Amino acid sequence: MLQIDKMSRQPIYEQIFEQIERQVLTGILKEGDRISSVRELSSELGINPNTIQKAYLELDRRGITFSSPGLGSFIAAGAVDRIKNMQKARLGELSELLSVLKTAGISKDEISSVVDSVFNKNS
Amino acid sequence: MLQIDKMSRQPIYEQIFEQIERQVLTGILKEGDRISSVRELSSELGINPNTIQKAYLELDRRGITFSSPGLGSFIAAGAVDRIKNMQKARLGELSELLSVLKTAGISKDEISSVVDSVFNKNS
Amino acid sequence: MLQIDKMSRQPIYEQIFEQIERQVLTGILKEGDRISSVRELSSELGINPNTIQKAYLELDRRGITFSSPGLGSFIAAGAVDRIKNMQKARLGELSELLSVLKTAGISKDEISSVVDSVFNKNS
Amino acid sequence: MLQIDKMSRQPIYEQIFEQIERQVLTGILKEGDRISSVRELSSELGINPNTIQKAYLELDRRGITFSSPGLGSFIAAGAVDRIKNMQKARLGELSELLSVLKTAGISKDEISSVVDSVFNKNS
DNA sequence: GTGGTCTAGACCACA
DNA sequence: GTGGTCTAGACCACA
Repeated sequence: MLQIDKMSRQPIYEQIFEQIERQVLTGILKEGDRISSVRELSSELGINPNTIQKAYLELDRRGITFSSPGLGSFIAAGAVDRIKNMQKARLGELSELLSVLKTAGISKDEISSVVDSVFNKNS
Repeated sequence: MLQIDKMSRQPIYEQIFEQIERQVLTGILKEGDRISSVRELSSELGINPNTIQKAYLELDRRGITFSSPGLGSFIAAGAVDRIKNMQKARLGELSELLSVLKTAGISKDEISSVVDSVFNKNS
Repeated sequence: MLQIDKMSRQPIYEQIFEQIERQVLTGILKEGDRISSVRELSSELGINPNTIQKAYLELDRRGITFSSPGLGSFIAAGAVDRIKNMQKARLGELSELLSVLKTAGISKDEISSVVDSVFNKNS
Repeated sequence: MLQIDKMSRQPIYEQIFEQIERQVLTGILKEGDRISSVRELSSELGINPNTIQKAYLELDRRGITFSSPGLGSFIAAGAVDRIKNMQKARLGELSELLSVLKTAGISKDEISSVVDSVFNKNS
């Protein structure tokens, strides 16, 4: 079940998109699994079907799901790897963010302690 | 002089806003300095004056500049500290980004090498 | 036995239809041969019987098969010629595709080498 | 001006999309040119703005155009090359089509005369 | 004015 | 039933 915040500045279709990606990544959804149909999710969440479809189209486009009219939408083979690869591309953001924090006067030690806390917790 | 990328997904007023902030932070603009008027910057950059105005209003709102009708806009006293404090608030983004990268299979060593490269370069 | 790709953008009924046509053309299916019943093929392929039915109706409509209620569906006399004639009609697609490739900067020599490779191989 | 066939089996947004691509390829639209706004084209063609936007989104996604809210949509730098490269990918279709025509009993000479007629005409 | 997002609801081909 | 396309029209941030 997805959590949608209609008041968020982040578009609803992006929220749906990201949460399904996260469920694939965490194993809640596995390759081959069928995800809710456009209509099902629409009535569950109280969101217009077009908005759901926009999220599903983006998932299809990225090769995370594939859709068969009449059958539904399914998690594609290799979806997990594809998501991970796209997320690795975010390594560039890290340098940029670190530069900002350095300029703001945050010490390397403070950064390191954040890195430690993220990489040493069990999850 | 500012560099505006009209093709960017980032709103133009945000680009203007951030670049002026950066110039304050790096000392190009000092407290008390006068910045270009809305009309000057508008014709220099070929950008709609309303867009410049929006960026300037946001700078005023955050206490980075103050405007005197008829005289222009000036960098406020304490602007540098105010900017640094707001940027420190971005420390929260770091944890979130690190979690994503960890999930994507990036090792703590890889992260550490990025941290080192940012904190050991002279700039 | 037919190979169905449920992920394909091509409708399943078209895949069934085309593969049976190909089997007629290559002699795997001969005039007078009985093809699997709708129910047999449906359970073999794990495909909705309505979808099989739609493919079979189209084969009947084009005079490639004929169906006798209670007996099954059979390859019609003259099926091979009928298929060949319909495929000749695709000669028009060739001009269109060649125009696109020409505009894309592909040389006549490159085209000719593809033509050679197709027409000189044994199959 | 675009020619839309509402009765066509090809989706309207694809017709719009392809015709704009063709205009870029033939030089009617040049890099940096502004194309009609969503609303303009919508009222010119009598097509719903959402349908126009879907075509424009696809153009953006392929890097053929870029859109700036408030300014409009423009032909991107390198658009022509990008279109040509995507069309070169259609070379694979050529082999497939030629195989079909060969099987249908069309001679290599007939194919060659079509190739000649396309590559020797001035356009 | 301009593109981006969203709702409400229709119709279609396909399964 | 299911996804795909389309219409009609609203509201928003941005320029």
